[in-house]
Amino acid sequence: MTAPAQTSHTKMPGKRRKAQILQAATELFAEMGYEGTSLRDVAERCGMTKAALYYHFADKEALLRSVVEYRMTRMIDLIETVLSSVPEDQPLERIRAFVHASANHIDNDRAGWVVGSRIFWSIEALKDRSAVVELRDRYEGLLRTEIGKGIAAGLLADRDVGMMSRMILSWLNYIPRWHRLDGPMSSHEISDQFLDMTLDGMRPR
Amino acid sequence: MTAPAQTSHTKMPGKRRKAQILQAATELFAEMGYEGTSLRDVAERCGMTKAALYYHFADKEALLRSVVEYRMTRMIDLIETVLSSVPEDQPLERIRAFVHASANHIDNDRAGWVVGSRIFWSIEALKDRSAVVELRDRYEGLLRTEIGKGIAAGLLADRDVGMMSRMILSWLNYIPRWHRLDGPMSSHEISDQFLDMTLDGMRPR
DNA sequence: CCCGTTTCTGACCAACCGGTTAGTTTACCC
DNA sequence: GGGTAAACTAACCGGTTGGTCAGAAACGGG
Repeated sequence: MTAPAQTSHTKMPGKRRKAQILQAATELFAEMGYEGTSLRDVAERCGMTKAALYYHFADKEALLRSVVEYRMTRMIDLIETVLSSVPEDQPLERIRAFVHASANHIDNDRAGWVVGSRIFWSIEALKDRSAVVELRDRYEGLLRTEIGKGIAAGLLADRDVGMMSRMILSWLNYIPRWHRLDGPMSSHEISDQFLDMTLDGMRPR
Repeated sequence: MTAPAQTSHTKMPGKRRKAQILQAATELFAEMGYEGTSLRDVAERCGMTKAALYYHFADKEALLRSVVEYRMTRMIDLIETVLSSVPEDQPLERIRAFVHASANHIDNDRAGWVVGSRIFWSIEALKDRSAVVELRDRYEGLLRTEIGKGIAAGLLADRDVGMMSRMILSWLNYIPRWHRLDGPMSSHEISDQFLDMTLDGMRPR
C-alpha cells in the first residue's frame, strides 16, 4: 500500500533502478507471497517492462535472493554499529541493544522482515540459499555470542545457548504476526517487555 | 514424501474421499506453498481428476479453509480432552498440558501445523477467514484462561495476559522452523525446556 | 432389475506464468 | 556530434493455472 514510486519517464542509472526494483519486489512478495507475485506486477510497479527486469536480475529466484541479502546485510551492519557503542563487558545490555535494533527494523521495514524471515524460508524448492544462510548465521551469531558471555559472567543461568537464542528470536519473529503498526505500542516497546519477561520469567520473583 | 495413498480404482464414499483430499492437500500446501500447489497435483496424489475435486470443494480457497478448519478442530478437541484430566486449580500444570498437547501435535502432524500456522495466515488475499479466526481465538483462549488463573492464584507475575500467551505461542510456532523430526529431541521435550525457561527466566534464580 | 443419486471423467477455456530474442532508445564520453 | 555502452521495449514462446461443463460410470434402495 505504498506509493508507486515511479519518479520519471526516462531511464535510470543501474544502481537506483536496482534499488527501486528491490523495494517493489519486497513489498509485493510480502503482500502476495513469492509464487503469488508475478514479475509483471513487479515491473508494472516500477513503471517498466517485465523484460527489463531480466537486464538487472537473472531470474525470479535471483530477485528473491537479492531482496533478502540486501535487507539482511543492512540489518547486520546496523546491529554491529549499535553494538559497537555498548561496552563489551555488559552482555545483557548488548542483548538488549540487539533486540531493540531488530525491533526497530521490524517497524521500519516490515515488508522486508516478512520476506526475509517468513517467505524466504518457506520456499522449499529454492536453490542456493547459501549466501542467505551465511548472513542468518552471522545475525544469530551476534546474539549467541552475547548470551555465551552472559552465562560466563554469571549474569544468565547455565542453560543451552541455542535454546536461549531461539526463544528470543521466536518472539521477535512473531511480532509482525499480531502487532499492528498503527497500534498504541511500537515494536521497540514490545521487544523491551518481552526481553524483561524472558530474563525474569513469568513466575513472581 | 508420503505414500500415494490410492487404495482402490473404484469410487469412494464422500466422507473418506474428502479426508483423503484434505490429507493430500495438507502435505502439498506444506511442501510447495499455497500458490505453489496446483489442484492437478492434489488430484493426482488422490488418484483422481482435478474436475472431481470441484465436486467436493467449491474452489481452491475453500479447500485451504477446510484443511485448516479440520486440523484446528481436531487439535482443540484433543487439548480440551487433555485439559479435562488436569485439576482446575492447578493452572501451571494445565498450561504445561496445553503446551505438551500442542507440541505432540507438531510432531504428529507437522504438515498440518505448517499450513495452519504459517501458510494460512500469510495469504493476504484470502477471503472469509472468519471460521478459522474463531477457532484460533478458541485455541488461544484456552491458554489465556489458564494464565489468568495463574496470575489470580499468585503463581504467575502480574503481567499482561496477552503478552504472556503470545510469548508461549511464538516459540511453539517457531519449533518447526529449526527442529528436525529425526533429531535427538522430540518437540515434547523441547516444549518442556522452553516452558521451564519461560517460567523461571534466563537469569539465575 | 431398474432408477435416482452420488461420484467422477475428458475435453475444454481464457488468463496468466517465467523466460527469450531481436531490435530500439537514451545517456554519456571524447 | 558521432559513437558506444547501458537501459529498455514489443512481441512472442510453450507451458501451466484455476475453473467449467456435459455426460458417463458406479452405487444403493426399492
